[in-house]
Amino acid sequence: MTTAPTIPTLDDVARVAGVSTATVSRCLNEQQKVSAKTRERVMKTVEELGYTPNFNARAMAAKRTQTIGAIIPTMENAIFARGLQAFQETLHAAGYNLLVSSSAYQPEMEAEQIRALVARGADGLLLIGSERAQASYDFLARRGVPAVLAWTSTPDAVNASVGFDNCAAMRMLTDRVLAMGHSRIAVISGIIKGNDRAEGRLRGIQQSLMAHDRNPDTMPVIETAYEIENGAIAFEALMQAEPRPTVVMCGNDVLAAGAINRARQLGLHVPDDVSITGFDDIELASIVLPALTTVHVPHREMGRIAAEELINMIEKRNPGARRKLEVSIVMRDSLEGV
Amino acid sequence: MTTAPTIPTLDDVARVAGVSTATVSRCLNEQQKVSAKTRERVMKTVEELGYTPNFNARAMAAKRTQTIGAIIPTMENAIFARGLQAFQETLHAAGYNLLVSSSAYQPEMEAEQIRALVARGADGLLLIGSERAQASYDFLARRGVPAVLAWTSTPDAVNASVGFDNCAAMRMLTDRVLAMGHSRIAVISGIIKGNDRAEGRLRGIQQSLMAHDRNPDTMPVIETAYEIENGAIAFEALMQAEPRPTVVMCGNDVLAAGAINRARQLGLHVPDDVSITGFDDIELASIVLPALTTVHVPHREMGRIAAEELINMIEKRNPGARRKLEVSIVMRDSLEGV
DNA sequence: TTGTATGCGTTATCAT
DNA sequence: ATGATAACGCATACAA
Repeated sequence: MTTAPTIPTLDDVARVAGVSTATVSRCLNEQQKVSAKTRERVMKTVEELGYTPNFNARAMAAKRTQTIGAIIPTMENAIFARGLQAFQETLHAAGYNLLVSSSAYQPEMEAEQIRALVARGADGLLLIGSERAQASYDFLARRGVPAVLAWTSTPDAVNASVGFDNCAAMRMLTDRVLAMGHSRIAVISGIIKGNDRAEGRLRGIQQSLMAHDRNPDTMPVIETAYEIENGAIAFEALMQAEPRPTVVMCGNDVLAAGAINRARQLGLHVPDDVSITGFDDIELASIVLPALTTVHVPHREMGRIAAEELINMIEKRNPGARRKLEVSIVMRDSLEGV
Repeated sequence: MTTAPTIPTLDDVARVAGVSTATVSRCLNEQQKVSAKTRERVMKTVEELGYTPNFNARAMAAKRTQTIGAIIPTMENAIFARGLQAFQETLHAAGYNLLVSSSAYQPEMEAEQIRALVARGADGLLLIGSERAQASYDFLARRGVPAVLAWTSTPDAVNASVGFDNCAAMRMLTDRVLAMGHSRIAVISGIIKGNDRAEGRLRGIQQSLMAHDRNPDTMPVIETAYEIENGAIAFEALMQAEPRPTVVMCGNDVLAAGAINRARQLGLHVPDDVSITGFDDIELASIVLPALTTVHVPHREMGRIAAEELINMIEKRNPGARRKLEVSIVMRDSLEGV
């Protein structure tokens, strides 16, 4: 004979402890509003019965969930992991929980997940980048759910954001590359559609070229999804050109790692035969050989600030600011002068 | 003048469409039980009002959430990312959503998250490994929430599981290492307490040694958290021994990557001066130089099967099986004979 | 300090 | 095919 699994409720606790449900609720939420003696008794029965508050019921009654939702493009590479970790640590310290979902870089899926997280009662949202359907912003505004946009800097947007200027960062790196005497730049970019970070990075290269009286239109560019193997394939394709590029600038470190690997397979020496640059400065950048010259992004700081900003918006009901972080160039071995 | 954000409910839709809430609910959930004409009218008002069902209310009334929870030790490295991706794809295809949280390898935090996910109404749980407090298993049993244990094989456990025999896998690799003539094995292991995978892997090495009439007790072992830098530090420490180890076997690829990097910094050539092995066969394993000899784990398959198993347990109410997967040794350049 | 009573937005049962 | 209504488990305004 097995007894049917009986899930204890507030009522059960109240009955056993000989108090009202309100008192039990107060013991759990506002301890100071109940006498030490009854609190002790109540907590003991909570323990005995193995009572766990039903989250959904609590959310309905309180209209708050202490839950933040985050939608990132992917968990499959480390770009967002570190920032998200800091984000979640900061939230946790403030008594919030984090719900993460990934959109696989698909805008429709992101839109769907925004609705799902709001439907679950998320008090606020962390989104990556600024490029999405206006309908999503309208939806959030209508529901009164604050959101902060990370990994991007959007001077023109009305939303709170924490990030950096992808375009300026890549322009800075390109300036360095040009100053080192490189004449033929080729680019492996992430998919630009729906991704303002990728777009900004490519634009940065183009701007630098124009500022140096070079024509950006003749520059070879391959657009491909952020995966190592894609970086390798694109690199090999770019290397068919005659004359060869002197440097291949990549939209992120993952693509650059693929490029470096393929270079070795092709018998090309980096940086003597060709230089390669990345973006993000994830751990991978210092593991590949030669180590990657890249743009360092303060991921953890970004996550922390995003959390602080979001909590402020939720609790103080303020509109949220646009916080811009500084990035820096990390010179390693994959780039040298010609 | 801004109008207060009015969140449309089922009632609102019902009123505007001129039907009862029951009918609206049926339109959303059991379309066949409502006439085509009213359905059309209802769906139109749903659209117009921008109605989204309240998840928490739905969960309370229906006592099902179509949500699965997963608790992984970390998102910071790629070990679990790929398996989780496949897990979630399979779930999605079956109409389930996935909630992920990470325990940072802390047992108490995992216990807390189990309660949190169950409190949120998760229909089932994915957990990593089998080593946790009995109280957690009791809790799940009492609540009637099915769980499948992944990344582990637990012949003695009563729980459903999908995984491989960590011990046997490492024993197999060690057999290979010994057959290649290695005489002095050193080990960089993950933290063993609370981690049956790490424990099994170390035990596998010891078993192989004993089977070859070697004394496992004299083997140098450093236990450290699964981070690249820790692998580097441990490697350097192990290399102080006189005579030096001929091979350093690592508990996973991340530790091995750190070891390989430090070897280069120390001016040691891998594998001529010392061999290094990993475990998991994540992408990193083929990126480091020399590429890593390691144990290939079918992460995606594991995720997919775990999802199938869990859905079965939920929908068919069957107890769940123990599925064991095969692993294989991947010979690359970081290991050679002496 | 404690208790009573209402409402949160659904689903599901039972009528009609 | 559709409607009325009772749960679901909790927080909270209001009373005592």
